[in-house]
Amino acid sequence: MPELPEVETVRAGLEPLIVGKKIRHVTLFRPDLRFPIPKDLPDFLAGREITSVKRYAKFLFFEVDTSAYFVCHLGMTGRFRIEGLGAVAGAAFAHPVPIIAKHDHFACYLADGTALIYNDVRRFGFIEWCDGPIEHYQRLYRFGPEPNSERFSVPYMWRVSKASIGPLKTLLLNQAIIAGLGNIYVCEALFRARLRPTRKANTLTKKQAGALHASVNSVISAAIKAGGSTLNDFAHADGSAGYFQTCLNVYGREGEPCYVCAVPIKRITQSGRSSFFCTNCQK
DNA sequence: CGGTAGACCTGACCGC
DNA sequence: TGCGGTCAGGTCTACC
Repeated sequence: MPELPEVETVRAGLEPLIVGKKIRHVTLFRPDLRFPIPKDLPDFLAGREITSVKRYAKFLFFEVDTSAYFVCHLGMTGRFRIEGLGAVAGAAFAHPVPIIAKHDHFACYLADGTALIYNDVRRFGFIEWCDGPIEHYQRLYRFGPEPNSERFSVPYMWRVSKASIGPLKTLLLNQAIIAGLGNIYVCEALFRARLRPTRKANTLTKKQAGALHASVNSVISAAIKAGGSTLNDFAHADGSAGYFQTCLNVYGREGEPCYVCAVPIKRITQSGRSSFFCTNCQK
C-alpha cells in the first residue's frame, strides 16, 4: 500500500518510540510473508539495541548496534504499531504477551515492556536482515535514485525518458529508474506535469522531461509534508486515513470533474493497474 | 536485453 | 443474506 511518503511517515513516527531501546525477545507468529522471515532472525536480534530507523524508497531499515539491520517492506497492507505491554519495571521477562490482533506476524519485545508489532493482511510485505551497511542489502542493488536526490536530476530524467519505448506510467513505476513511486504518486505527478500516462516516454520534449522531473519531486515532498503533520498516528500511514488524500487531483476520482478544467477524470487500465488522468489537461 | 503478463494473498464492495 | 466478480497504493519471476 504505502509509497515513499507513507513509509517515511511510518519511519518518522516509529523512530522516537524505539531508538535507544534494547530488544529483549523476538517472536514470529507467521513467518510466511512475501518472502519467509528468516528463522534465525529472533536469535540475530535478541540482546541488540535499535540504534536508528532509516528508509530507502519503500524499504525500512531498523539499525541494530550501529552495524546491522532488519529490513522491512510493507507491501500493500503492512503496518507497524507499538503495544504497551504493561510490564512491571524490573520484573524478569517470562513469556511473550499473546498475539493481540489477526494478521500479526512479527513482534519485537523491547526492554521497556513495549513491543513493536508487524501486521500485514495480504502478506505482500516482508522482513529480512542485513548484516552490514544498507548498500549491501541485496534487493536495493538495482534500485534507481529517489526523488529529490542529487542523482535524480533533470538530465537524468531526460536521458531515461529518451531510452524508454514504453508509456510514462511504466517508466515512473519502474523502481530501477526512480525508487519510491507507486501508482498514486505516478498518476499525480503526471497530472502535475500535464502528461498522459499512456504517452510514450521517448516522445517527450526536453521541456516536458523537465516538467516531469519537477512534478515528481514536488508531489513527493508535498505528500511527505502532509504525512509529517500527523506523525503521532503513524499506524494509519497507508494513506487510508486521509492526509495527502485530500490533495489528490486525479487518483480515485474517475468521473469526477478535473479541478482545473471540470472535464471528468478518466480511468484506464495499463498492464493490469488503474491510471487516472484528465483527457483535457494531459497530453 | 527491455518490456509485459502472471503470481503471490486477503478483504471490501457492488450488483444480482 | 448470500454469491460471484472486481478491485486494492508492490515486487519478483518467467517468458516473449
